[in-house]
Amino acid sequence: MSGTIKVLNVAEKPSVAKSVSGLLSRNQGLRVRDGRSRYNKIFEFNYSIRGQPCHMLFTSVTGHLMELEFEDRFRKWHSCDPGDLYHAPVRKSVPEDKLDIKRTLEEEARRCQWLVLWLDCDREGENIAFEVIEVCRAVNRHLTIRRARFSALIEREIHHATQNLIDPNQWFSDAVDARQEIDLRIGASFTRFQTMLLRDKFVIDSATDDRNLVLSYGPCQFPTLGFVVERYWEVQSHEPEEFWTINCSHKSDEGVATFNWMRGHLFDYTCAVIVYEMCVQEPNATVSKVQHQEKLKYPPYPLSTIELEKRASRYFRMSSEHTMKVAEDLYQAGFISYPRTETDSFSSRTDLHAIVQEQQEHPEWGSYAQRLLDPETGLWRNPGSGGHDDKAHPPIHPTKFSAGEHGWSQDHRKLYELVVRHFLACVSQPAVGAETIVEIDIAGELFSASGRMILERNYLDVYRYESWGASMIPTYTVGQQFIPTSLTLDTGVTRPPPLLSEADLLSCMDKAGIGTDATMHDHIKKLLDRFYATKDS
DNA sequence: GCAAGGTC
Repeated sequence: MSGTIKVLNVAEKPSVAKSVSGLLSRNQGLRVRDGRSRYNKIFEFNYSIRGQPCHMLFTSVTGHLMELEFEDRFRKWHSCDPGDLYHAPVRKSVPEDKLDIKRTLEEEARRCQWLVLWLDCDREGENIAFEVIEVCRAVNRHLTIRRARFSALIEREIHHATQNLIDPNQWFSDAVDARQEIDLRIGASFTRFQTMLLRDKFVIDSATDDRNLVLSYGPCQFPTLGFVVERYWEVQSHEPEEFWTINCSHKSDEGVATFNWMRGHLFDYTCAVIVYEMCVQEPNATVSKVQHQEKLKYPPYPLSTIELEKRASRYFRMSSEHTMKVAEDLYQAGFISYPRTETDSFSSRTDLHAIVQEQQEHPEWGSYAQRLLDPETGLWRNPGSGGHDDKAHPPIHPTKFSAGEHGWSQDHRKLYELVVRHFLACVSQPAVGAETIVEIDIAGELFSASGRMILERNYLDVYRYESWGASMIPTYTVGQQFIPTSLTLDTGVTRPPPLLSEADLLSCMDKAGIGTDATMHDHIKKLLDRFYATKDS
């Protein structure tokens, strides 16, 4: 008969160690104690894995435990030719600021028989798992090593993962080792090379000491800069072109309708004049089509990291880097869920009503939350799905009510408000509009005008960042004839596209797969820090 | 003085 065995469990971050411990122990007999590191607590409880009684110790790392570096003699910039960095020896080791976590792992691993790895189920997580294995095995050769595979912090799934442990996957981890080595060698060698070659070729118009100027290169920052430059070139090379268009308006007792030429515009002046003359000679307009249709404007999908960054940039002009810093504060204080997530759909197990209920007392959006919960209003709608799921975190949503805290800056308030309003919008009905499109025929040329009436605002009532304009046009019937109030030949000039906005840049990076949701803002900030690009108001 | 990834 085997007695109780001691199992060391390690998660990628403190929050996961805490939730998994809570779920497995059902908060019965759960104890917490400090480890060597301030943030990484150790949870203890009893559990049974496939009939085997276990004393569980549950702690965490904070992301990667180790870093890849060149050996000392290659660290100084002038110690070698940059080209030597492609074959200079590298080694992986635990940096100074992670030594306390390493010590905790060593101390606990010595006393345990099993090591169970609870790192995120992605490549980086697999690699961190092997870092933890290396540290623990060095002090305890006899450890039995297993991996928990889980994709959500839900009781049923966590129990299942514990009862069905698997082997860690060396191949996934090796892929990350290769990525790290390639990034380091290319980044370091090319940064040194081009900095030493080119630093005197630039005059940086800035108060900063340009002796510290570094012309870095990296496989994320460089393509990111590429998007900015590409757009800049497009703007520079734009040659304005003149075009002509025919505009028509009609004023009646009910108001004014503005009709747009369905050809859009012509670049050939002669053609435009000929068509215009035809219309002027025979200006009688006949209504050829009247179309009424109901249009829905849908609320946004549940909030992912990239969407949060894009919207904070558009609505508040907040940089993505600052947004993530503020979001991290709100997360740490328990007001919003984990802010680094690709997921934009809620699991059917999430208690969405409970999240709305919490917000009922808020002076500004509380009454909207109450309307949502009242079935009579019919305002509730199960949220849509954006089609992404990182299988680790839910979309960003409020986790605790607040009407504003003392330590909060304006930006903390704005971001919390955005997360709450976005969530309330997600579970609301779309806005409903009645659109009318009227087409007329003047001398064989077609023109159209449209109007919109808002029938129900629904989610727009809470999501004040979006608007849907209403415009009235007079009533027309098919076959009706009238003489336009004005019929003009107007000219315009093509304009270059605007410079890239931060929200556009995030979209470009997202589409091209540059960086991860947790690092995109870093790459953008790097371009600014390096004076590669600047941001205007 | 260098990369990008993880997270606090």
